[in-house]
Amino acid sequence: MFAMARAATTTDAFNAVAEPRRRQILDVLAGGERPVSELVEALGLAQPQVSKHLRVLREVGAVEVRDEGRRRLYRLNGEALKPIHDWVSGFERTWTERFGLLDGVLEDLERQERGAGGDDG
Amino acid sequence: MFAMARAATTTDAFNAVAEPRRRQILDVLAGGERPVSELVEALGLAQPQVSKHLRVLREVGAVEVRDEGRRRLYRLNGEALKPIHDWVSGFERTWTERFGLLDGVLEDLERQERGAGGDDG
DNA sequence: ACATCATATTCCTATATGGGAATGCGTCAA
DNA sequence: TTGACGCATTCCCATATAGGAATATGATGT
Repeated sequence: MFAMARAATTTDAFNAVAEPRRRQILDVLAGGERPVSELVEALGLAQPQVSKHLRVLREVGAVEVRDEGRRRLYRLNGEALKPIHDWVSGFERTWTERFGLLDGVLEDLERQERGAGGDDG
Repeated sequence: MFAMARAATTTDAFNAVAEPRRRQILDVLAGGERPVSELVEALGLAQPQVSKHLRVLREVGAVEVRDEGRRRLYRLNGEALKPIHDWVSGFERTWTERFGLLDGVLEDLERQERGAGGDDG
């Protein structure tokens, strides 16, 4: 009954930013509050699609809205991206040369332990 | 003719890690090289699905393989995640208190400029 | 050659999008 | 009130998965 082809995009920030356009929107909003029309212009996308992307970003908390007359001003809420930052940061050492060397050593050790008699406690 | 419902998952790291299971795989591999069987056990997922996820991760360069007898040892290649780290890092200031304050000021300034006579250049 | 283990691939299916087009709706100007 | 403007929502459709099941491929042991 349940197939769940893919986690709903609205589920978490990871999925939300998997879409290039949405990242682009956040990039623009990093420059400050913007009405939808400006985002439409900046992205060169149709207005409805932009609104739809904004909705997804809103649902994961990456953006917030404020009504101003007939316009809606969107602004970034970067904190919603923190989980992503926290997660990838855990891998930062692997591409940082200095730590990369250390990791090499650690992995060698680990390999030896798993290979030899590494079934302690 | 072209609908392109969503960028192919194999396109970039962002899409690859949008899937929780794949993040989990990378987390396990962060502990060192592992044969598929161990990943299957660690994830509690069927073997074919794990192999499929590994394929995606391979295609974006997040993991590399090494044949050892009838087993295939996968290892992490964190460098493929650097683009993600670079991108989110650009937003780090927005949730870091110290910078958050500064951003507030900058945004106020920006709002004023755009509000007043900001159509120069 | 044959059985078995470890993985990868293929087929099938329900579901989740993303864009395009049309439409709904609240706000502001006359 | 009427009309235009700014945005959100809905309908439609092609496409991309993710998982389940079955099968193919490769290496190892006897």
